[in-house]
Amino acid sequence: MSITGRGLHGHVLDTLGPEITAGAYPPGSVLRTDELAQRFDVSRSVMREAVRVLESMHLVESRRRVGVTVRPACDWNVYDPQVIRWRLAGADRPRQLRSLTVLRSAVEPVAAGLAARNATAEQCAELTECALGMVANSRGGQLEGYLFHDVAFHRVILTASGNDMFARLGDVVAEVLTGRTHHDVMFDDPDPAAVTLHVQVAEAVRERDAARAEELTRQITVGALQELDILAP
Amino acid sequence: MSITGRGLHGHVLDTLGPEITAGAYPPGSVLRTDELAQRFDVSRSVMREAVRVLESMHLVESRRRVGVTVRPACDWNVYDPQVIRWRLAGADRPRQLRSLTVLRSAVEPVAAGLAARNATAEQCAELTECALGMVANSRGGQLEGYLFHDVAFHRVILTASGNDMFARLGDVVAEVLTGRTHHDVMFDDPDPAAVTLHVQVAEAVRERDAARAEELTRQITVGALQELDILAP
DNA sequence: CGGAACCAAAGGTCAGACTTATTGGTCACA
DNA sequence: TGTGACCAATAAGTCTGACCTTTGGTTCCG
Repeated sequence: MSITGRGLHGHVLDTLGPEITAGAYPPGSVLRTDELAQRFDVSRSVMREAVRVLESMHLVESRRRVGVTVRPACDWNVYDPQVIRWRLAGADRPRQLRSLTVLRSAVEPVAAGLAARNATAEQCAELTECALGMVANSRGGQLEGYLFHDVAFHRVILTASGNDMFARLGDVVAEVLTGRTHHDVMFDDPDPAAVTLHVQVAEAVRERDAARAEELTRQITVGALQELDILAP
Repeated sequence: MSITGRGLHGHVLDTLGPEITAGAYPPGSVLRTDELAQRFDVSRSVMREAVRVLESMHLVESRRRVGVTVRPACDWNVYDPQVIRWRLAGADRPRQLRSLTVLRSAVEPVAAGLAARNATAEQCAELTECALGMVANSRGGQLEGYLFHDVAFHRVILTASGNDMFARLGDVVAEVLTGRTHHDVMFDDPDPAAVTLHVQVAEAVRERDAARAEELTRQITVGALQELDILAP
């Protein structure tokens, strides 16, 4: 699952990261490197490497004579995929899912509009293929198959936008969609209207109709917001 | 400037990070921890900590018997403020500035809409104050004063949205605005139309008019896109 | 009561030895 | 000749223990 699994310091992070992001230590709490090393039964070197990573994520701050202090949530690098995974695994998963869905609702329509202008012929083909895959898996409880194509679809859109900041949100969207299917609101079969919208977006991109691609994607994200009871009156 | 200045490993990062993000090492290049430690005249422990940080940013991957391999740009954590700073300092600064501005154009209007619904009375006051500050500094080449209030304005909007993912983009917007003023396109005085739009956004938020706040902010971001010759026909 | 000197605590750095996984080559066997 | 198993070289991973540096608190003196 997590890439940090490599090495001892990764194991430490797999425990300490979720603890911090879950709010187990209030902001300002002080941890001592030696104590942590003892707790996880690793050497100080390994513990220091773990602390450095947490520090680069702005989860903690290390200062001489003081120790490793936990930073308030507003300082965290909430776009770090690792941090996102930790937060999604924690108690405030619903809240995190809402934040990410709102982000999606802002980014994806614009990305779709750009994709309509920049997508290669190959990407257009991929998009159509994904949309067809969604249609094929939209009935009879084939949730996994549907999810697979749904994730691929949105990844292609974000990549085809040609904006590297958008492209990097592919993982985020994947997490949101996967989370929705596996844990949260997801009825037996996906909303037929959503399926149709995806097909139409693929169509609009293929026909280079940026305005239509953007508007249709906006409708998709509105649906996603409604699923989470995030109203937009 | 950079927070990594603390410690020896920070100094290593200040050199190695920009090198990698500038593309000095093609993807797949292999670096050896020992050689790097020798080059920077630091111990292996310090070098390892630096590598761990680069690894957490997905700039490199460390594997046994192989070394530290540089990852392709598409893998980088481009939302890490540190990575953003490094890329903005490098050769493809214009490209990075465009990416970020497009991201702004997607996020800020939605954030403004949310701010109109969620902003506290205090935040509304701050917003108005910032807008007035922009007006006061909009003539006579008071670029620094204008920039200060401009940055503050957008930070308040993003924070007041109530979405922590949006709030975290405050630093990004600050970098973009600062970069625009100090290095790139910026005429003697800011566009009067933009100044007016900011005042109107503050007004709309104060009056809880989400749709208007969103639309006005969209006009602001369109202006930002046009400044960088990113057309939207 | 205030400031300067002192001290201890905690992280920062270093050097060296040892461990372990991975890779690429070699050699034997089919 | 091809293919499998084995082995050795390699570079990261880990641990230990020593020493340095900064800094917050305490104490003592004016």
